[in-house]
Amino acid sequence: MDRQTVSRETVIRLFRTNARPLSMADINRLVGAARPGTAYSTVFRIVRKLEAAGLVVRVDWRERGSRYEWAKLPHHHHAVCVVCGSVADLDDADVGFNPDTVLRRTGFSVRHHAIELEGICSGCAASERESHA
Amino acid sequence: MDRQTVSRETVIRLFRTNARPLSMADINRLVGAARPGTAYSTVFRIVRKLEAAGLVVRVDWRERGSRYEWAKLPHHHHAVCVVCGSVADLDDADVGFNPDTVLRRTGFSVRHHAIELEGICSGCAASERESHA
DNA sequence: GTGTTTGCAAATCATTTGCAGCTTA
DNA sequence: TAAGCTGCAAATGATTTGCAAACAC
Repeated sequence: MDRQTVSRETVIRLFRTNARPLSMADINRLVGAARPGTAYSTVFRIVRKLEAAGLVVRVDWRERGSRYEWAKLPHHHHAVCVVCGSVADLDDADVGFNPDTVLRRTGFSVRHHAIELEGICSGCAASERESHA
Repeated sequence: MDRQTVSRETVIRLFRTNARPLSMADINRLVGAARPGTAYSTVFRIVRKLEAAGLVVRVDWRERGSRYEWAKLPHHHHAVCVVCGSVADLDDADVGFNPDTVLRRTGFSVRHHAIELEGICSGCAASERESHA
């Protein structure tokens, strides 16, 4: 069904080599750098297909808009630093999340869950402490 | 600064009487029912002002788009049932979230956090068990 | 060949804004 | 009166689609 085209391989390579969530515009820009002349609609349709195929997952960031990342990364959540913009990956245990807890306490059976954190990374926190000293 | 107008009061009343997160379109439709002829831009600007004033908060739902709800509700998260569409409110303890855990385990200092769950509510789970019996 | 994919332009859809007239304090 | 609203229409910006030509299998 899906054909192996240069554009498709280019997009897949991008996801594989880029650990950070990418916006559609990011992807388009990166593809454009590798293959000038590639249409936005082409990139859009490829990403949409990859998402439908489950190879890529979409994450929604409040202000920063929706982004996409390679689905083969282990399940995790994002902690975005409002100071330096870095993104840390956290797993369920890091945030304390447990679907069984939810089920036991509320009766709700969790199928999917998304946790997005915004705050200050340890590096920036250290810098702040220094400057205040 | 902000003036008390009929449109503004109408929107505020909507938020106060509607516990569910509302999309801009929802709000516009409801305001339109109460006050035919109200412009979408008017509703939009009122909601934007309420958000800026901290009276209303925005929540982002993957597919369903961004929504708004009355900010005076206690801090909570949403569990959307994929079967019946109902929305349950969960607090941090229900999902196990604790900012201190995050800080201790990762060094990340959480300022804001959003948790969105998708799954099956207890009611629908019960119905499913029945129909399979 | 036959069914997909691509580039281009144009349609959508949700948000936002400019502006002149109306309203609230 | 003066600063804020409002309605209307139009600008944005992000997605999404139609279509004929190009391409993969």
